[in-house]
This record gives sequence, structure tokens and C-alpha cells, in this order.
Amino acid sequence: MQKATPKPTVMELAILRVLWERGPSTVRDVHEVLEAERPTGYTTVLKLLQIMTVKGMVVRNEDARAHVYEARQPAENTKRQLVSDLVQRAFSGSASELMMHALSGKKTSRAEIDEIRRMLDEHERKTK
Amino acid sequence: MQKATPKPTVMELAILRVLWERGPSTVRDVHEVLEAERPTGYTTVLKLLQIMTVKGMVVRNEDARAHVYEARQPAENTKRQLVSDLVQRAFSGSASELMMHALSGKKTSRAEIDEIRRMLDEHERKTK
DNA sequence: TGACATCTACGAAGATATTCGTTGATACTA
DNA sequence: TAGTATCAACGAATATCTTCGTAGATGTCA
Repeated sequence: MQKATPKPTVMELAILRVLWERGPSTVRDVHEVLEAERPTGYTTVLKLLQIMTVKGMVVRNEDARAHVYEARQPAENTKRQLVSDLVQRAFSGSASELMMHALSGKKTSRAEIDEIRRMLDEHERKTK
Repeated sequence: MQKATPKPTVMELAILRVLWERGPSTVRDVHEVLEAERPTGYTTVLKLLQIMTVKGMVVRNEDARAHVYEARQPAENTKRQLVSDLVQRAFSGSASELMMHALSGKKTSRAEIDEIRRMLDEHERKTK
């Protein structure tokens, strides 16, 4: 059994997002993306990635001079964990309440609503 | 225009949850609830509530010796903010992706799924 | 009144997260 | 080869969050 990776912090999640989108990336790659969103030092990203390596959230390939980092958990796992955590801490475990507040937030497109309906059907079909 | 209240921390959210459920409460009230979930010092709760008062997350009525605290923002606002924050940071703004991971988490009851469908209809009706 | 309980205020310690400067190694290029 | 760019490593400063001990005020009650 694999040791559970701890819940990512704000910055760690920002980095994971980049790794999920781009796949295996160097510090430079990650830094360039984050820098575009918000001023971020190169060594700050490096340090975070080193810490995340120790925590086991990412794995590092050191073959090249510029090490290549990769998320260790698939995005799905971590995302599920994050949602479940929020549902517990803010919504007493109620998925519908979560959904309600998600909808009331910014306007959700018709297409997106249909997509959600489709997922509900799918989910129900699977667990029948 | 009202100053935006900052996003609550983990402990602050735990306290807000109690205030939302119980309504205006004393430190003792809040402490008793939290203590039941997890060992928590009385002065820890007090300190948090004092800090939250300064931050403007709660308001304090000092008429009685035991001050009475109350959440300043309605639960809905804060919850919406929390969801929207997570959707942005983890799901690039996609509500349907959020929903997908919420469903894949713990098993969601048939009743809850129906409830979500009902909300979708409702939401669509309103914004038509 | 005296002993004890309850309460706020405050400061500081401890834990965790974030940021960045500096150093030394290695690679590139003129 | 000399100069410059790029990189990892590391430590430390800073910021933020959490916890709690202590002190002093006030209330309770025998």
C-alpha cells in the first residue's frame, strides 16, 4: 500500500496544475507558466519542487542537467481528495450542497449544465 | 461597499461552521462543539474568535460578560466563495469537472443525485 | 468575605508555508 | 580558454496559522 500524499498547499497545487497540464517539466517550464500568472522567483519554484519531491508528491528524473519533475499521483486522485476535503469541512459531506453553491457562483453555461446532467446519468448507470 | 472578508483558514472555517449551525454563540459554546470533534483548548478558540473579530469575519456582542459571537457573512456567501476558489485553483473554472470529482469521491446516494438534478432544473429555470 | 469558577486579554512559542539570496557546479559560446 | 548563462542545493528570513500559559477582572456561593 502506498503512503498517502498529504494535501497540497496553495503553491503546491499551482505547481501540480502545471505538471498535470504540461506533463513532465523542468523547473524552468513550471516557472515560466507561474510567472505569467503572478511574479514568482525561479528559486522559489525550485525549492517548492524539492520539497514536493521529499514529500513524495512529485518524482524527479535527474538524467538531464535540468531535472524533470512529474506529478506522482494522477490528477484525478488529488482532485478528488481536494473536493472531498472541502465537502467535509464546509458542507458536512453533502455533495448536493456543494453543487448548489457551485452553481450560484459564477454563471454556468447551458452546455456545462447539460454536461453535468450527462455525468449524473452516467454515474447512476454505473452504480445501479 | 463592504470590505471583502478574507478566505477563512482551516480552524476559522471549523468555527464558522459552528456559528452557522448554532447561531450566535459564546466561546464556551463553540469550544464544546469543537472539543467533541477534536481536543481543542478553550483559549485557542477564544484567540481565534478574537482574531476573526479583527478580521471582520465575526461580530461580537459584549453586553454579557461572556461575549457572544456571530458570523458576519451569511453561510451562503462564504461557502460560495470557498467553492469558487477551489474551482478556480484546481479545476480551471469548470463546474462540471468539480461535479465529476465530487461524485467519484464517496458514494452519493440516489436521493442526493435526484436533489442535484432538481437543483439543475431550478437553476436553469431561473436563468432562462 | 473568602474560595472558587468563568471569562477576556495578551504575548509568545511552535508549526507550517513561502520567498529568495548566495554558492558552486556545469554547460555553452565567442 | 575566458566569459557568460543555466542549473541545483541550501540555508535563512519572512509570513501565516495554531496553540496555549498566565494574568487580571468579574461573577457565584457557602
